[in-house]
Amino acid sequence: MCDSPDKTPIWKAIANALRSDLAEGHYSPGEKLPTEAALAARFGVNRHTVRHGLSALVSEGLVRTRRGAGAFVVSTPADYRLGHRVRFHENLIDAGRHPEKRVLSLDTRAATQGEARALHIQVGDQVCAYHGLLLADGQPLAVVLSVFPSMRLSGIFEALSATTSVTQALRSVGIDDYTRASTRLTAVRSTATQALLLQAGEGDPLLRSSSVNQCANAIPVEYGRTWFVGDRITLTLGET
Amino acid sequence: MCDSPDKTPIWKAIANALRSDLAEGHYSPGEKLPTEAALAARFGVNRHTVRHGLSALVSEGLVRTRRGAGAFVVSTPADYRLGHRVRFHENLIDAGRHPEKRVLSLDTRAATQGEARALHIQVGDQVCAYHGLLLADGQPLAVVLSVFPSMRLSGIFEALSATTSVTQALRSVGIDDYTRASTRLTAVRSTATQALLLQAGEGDPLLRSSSVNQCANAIPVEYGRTWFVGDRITLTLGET
DNA sequence: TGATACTATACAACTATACATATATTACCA
DNA sequence: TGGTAATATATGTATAGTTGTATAGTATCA
Repeated sequence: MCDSPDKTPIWKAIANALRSDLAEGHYSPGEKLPTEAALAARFGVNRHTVRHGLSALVSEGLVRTRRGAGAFVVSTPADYRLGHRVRFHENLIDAGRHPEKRVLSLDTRAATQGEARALHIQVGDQVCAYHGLLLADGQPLAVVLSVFPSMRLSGIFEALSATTSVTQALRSVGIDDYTRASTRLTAVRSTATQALLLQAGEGDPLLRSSSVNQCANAIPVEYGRTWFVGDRITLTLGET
Repeated sequence: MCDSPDKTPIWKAIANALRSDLAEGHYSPGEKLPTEAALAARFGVNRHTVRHGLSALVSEGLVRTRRGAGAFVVSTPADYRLGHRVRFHENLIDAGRHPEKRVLSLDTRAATQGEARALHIQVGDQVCAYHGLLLADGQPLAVVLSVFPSMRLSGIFEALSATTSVTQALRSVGIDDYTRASTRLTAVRSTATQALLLQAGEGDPLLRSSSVNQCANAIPVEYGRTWFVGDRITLTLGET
């Protein structure tokens, strides 16, 4: 007969559907979700099954319920603009969110092959590697691995130690402005470590971005790889 | 006991008994069969033997079971005409069924690449996206994702908010008539979410239709994607 | 001996229903 | 107008019933 090896429980399917509704911006923060009864009717299931799904969203912190009142959106996935100029803090503040960066590690080491190619340097040249966590409203949004060519940007290590702002660190080593030279996007499944840092489930889909930022005279100054939690972000392409 | 030398297994005898009950019209479409426990008692057998018999009817498409709810008699497949003029309500009423549309979401967003190509607009142009559920006699028949070019049809969002009829909504923004420009059909397996909405099994085959409707002067006004439940529909091609 | 058909039991997942309790809305009255 | 009570609405909780699934056991037959 028809083998269905991986059957998704109904409550999980409901949670997924609602989560993607949130991710697509159908509801804004503070807005009231449909009542449990309405959702039950919409999905054609029992109210308790809806409750099970909702409780998953509640424990993820996306939704809060108030007895007698309803279920309300706590936070929607952030809208993140990808364009010629990409600034993490600006982007999130524009979206009405409170951005935060947390340093996981910062060290100087030799460039790998991929990093060397991206930054137009030699394999083995010294790079300053920044490993950090991006948060929005206290919730982990992405892990980022950023490498800077040390030789080209003398003093970058100290600059990054002093501030979490890439813009500011680059400015203090003489790069007043930088623009996005290239961005590549793919979807991957999270590793156990990433899941832990991002407070997401192991294997949850992540949006992986590899990008190169360059200074005014088209010299690469940063090669960054960012893993966004799929549910918590919507990337917007194009200029604004 | 009844050790008759005829080698029909008990479960098959049960299936036959139920099948002839259905054939004789003891149960009408949508009606709930007795519970497995009741049937087991009636036939004097174990519940699993009844289940074996029922599963045969399910795989024949005569019966559909819902966990926790029971086993229900399925209705006959609806006949759906695909031609130059396709109208959901008209089609089903002609087939003697009671049509119904349910809005799942309605919003305005930027067009994706495929949508832009279908509607002859630019990627990023605003479209009005309608996500809905089509039902026949109360049973889910298809999920539909319909996008309309907002710029070309000013006021379409409000029009769709006011009515579930595409024909009527288009008329209220100045499109008095529209015809089917193209239709493409493929078969896909249902996702968990689709299965949930359609009250079908995850992975069940769906008939996926992508179509473009155009107004009198051959300008695209709607790009729709519809996922029909395979065994609840029969598509009929050709002109009226 | 092994395969097949059925039985027996237990538990998980979902449904159905009822009721308690918190909140929002409305009606009414001073 | 403002306050209060009544009503409706919505979530929280409890209980029982039904289907789905897994495991193990028994009888029969080739």
